[in-house]
Amino acid sequence: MDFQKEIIKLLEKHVKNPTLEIPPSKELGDYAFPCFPLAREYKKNPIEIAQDLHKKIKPTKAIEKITVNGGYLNFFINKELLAEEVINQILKEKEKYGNSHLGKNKTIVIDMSSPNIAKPFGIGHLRSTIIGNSLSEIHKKLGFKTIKINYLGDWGTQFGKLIVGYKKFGSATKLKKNPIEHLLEVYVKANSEEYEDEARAWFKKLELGDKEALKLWKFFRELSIKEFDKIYKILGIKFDVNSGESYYNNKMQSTIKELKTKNLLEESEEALVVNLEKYNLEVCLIQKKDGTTLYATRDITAAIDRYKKYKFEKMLYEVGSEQQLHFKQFFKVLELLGYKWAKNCIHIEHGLYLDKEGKKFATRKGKTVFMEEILQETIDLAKKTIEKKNPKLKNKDEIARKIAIGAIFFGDLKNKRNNNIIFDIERFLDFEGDTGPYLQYSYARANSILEKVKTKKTTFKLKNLEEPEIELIKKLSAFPDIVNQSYTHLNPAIIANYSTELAQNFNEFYHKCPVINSEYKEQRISIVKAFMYIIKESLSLLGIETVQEM
RNA sequence: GGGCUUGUAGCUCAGCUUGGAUAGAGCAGUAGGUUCCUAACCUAAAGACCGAGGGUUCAAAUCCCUUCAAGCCCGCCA
Repeated sequence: MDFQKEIIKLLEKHVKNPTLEIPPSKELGDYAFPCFPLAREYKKNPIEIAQDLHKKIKPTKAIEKITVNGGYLNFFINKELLAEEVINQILKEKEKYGNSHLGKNKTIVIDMSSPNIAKPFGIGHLRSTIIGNSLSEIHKKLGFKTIKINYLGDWGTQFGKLIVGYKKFGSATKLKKNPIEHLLEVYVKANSEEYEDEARAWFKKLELGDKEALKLWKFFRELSIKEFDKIYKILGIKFDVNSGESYYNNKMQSTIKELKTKNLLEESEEALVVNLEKYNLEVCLIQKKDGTTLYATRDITAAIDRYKKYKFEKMLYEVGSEQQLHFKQFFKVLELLGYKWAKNCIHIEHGLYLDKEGKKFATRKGKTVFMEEILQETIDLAKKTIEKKNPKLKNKDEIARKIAIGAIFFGDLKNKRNNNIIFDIERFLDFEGDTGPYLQYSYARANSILEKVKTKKTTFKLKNLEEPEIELIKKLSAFPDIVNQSYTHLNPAIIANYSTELAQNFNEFYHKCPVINSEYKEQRISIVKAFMYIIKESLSLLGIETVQEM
């Protein structure tokens, strides 16, 4: 039973294309039809129109009551009917509630995380990882096949700098002990004008396959990947493809050739560029004057290769908004090359994490925050909180990890993507209110009820519902629509905000509607169960794990 | 100078796509709640001229124009 459709059907007999709204407060009704737009057409005031409609439209089994309030026609639905249908459907479909076949046989490629080799795993890459992962989960729920690609920044002039730095200032023992920190240290030292020419020369050697350069590069790359894997393990994130810019090194000449054949390339200040000035996109640099390539070249090559491989419906690049121009440029170049699928490449931008002064973090200056330290600090605090609140809990370490990760993921995903976020460790460490742990706690509470009472019933009649129960059930019924919205807008925050509201509804229910010692025990258990499926599924769409106890 | 993003309560944010009734949360602060399923919780009151100014409309936080402020980007980095 779709109540909204039912109301629209009733209205359609009298009005063309009616659209419904949700009234601002539940006392006013469950759905409302504003009559103001009809006023001009009918040359009547909206209140009269509403009164006329009210006389013509009679309540049904599903629509219990219809009232007029100013220019609005307000509809009250049959709550028990809604409750019964929603609860029984959720209990039948379980975590599959809200699934669809929208994406059947369609592939979505997600370019995400993509940290730079030999640099610390930055906070910006954390955002990319979290958002990209959630977008993948949302698409999967709607039936898409998703391919998460971790596209490492493992090629480019920076490796020339790194090699110079390591040869001049490096130490094998320091490297072994603390690889990323040491690589960062030598990189910072070499990152000055003094060594620029030398660095470029080394990168050129690398592109040409010089043995020494390749050996060092490989070594740095492996060390970095090992460090990154530690972080991904804590985050609980896996990729479908581990790739990197270096993978396209031997394919780039063919891209350049293709650009030449299609007459897109021109020489400018000894470099090769695609001029995009008539699209207001400046120029896109393809080859430097020393003959080496740039990241636009590599991204174009990678996109073409990925389309060949995956025939994707869409390719999402989860990368910070500071790279917007770059993406606009190389999408345009793909379009100019004649690739129709270029319009299906989407830059999912996110804002920056800024430092406390509201400035961009810069690795150059060396004031880097190390991701592992942040994660560990959050986990430690979660554990301390557990010791205080629930000292007898088993598996404290694993639960502390899940809580800490939940706090970090949720803290990121509840924000609109393009906002900048001031990086403040205190904010990550807050486990109260609108946070991941609040949601996990709600789940654990629900679970604890179920552990104390069992029921064999699988379908339920729901009677004499109280206000908090109705509100909770209405919220549960909104879940499929929420998933669709977050898909349409490519925005996990919609699910994050929904999760908070859902948990708030549950906690109110929890306080006002006792389950175990109640004559409505059976039906309330069914509500608790349904809540658990949906909150767990919501969190899982955000990449957050639930815990049975905390 | 050009392009993009942001500006809503003391603080952090949602709502803007698709205009609609009293602008929603969380934190902090105030007043309450635990012989009862986990108080990482709940309840109540308080807190907002939605950056400013104009316009469109029966109706604007939401659409359009102007303006101010902050952030990011603008050729050989990624």
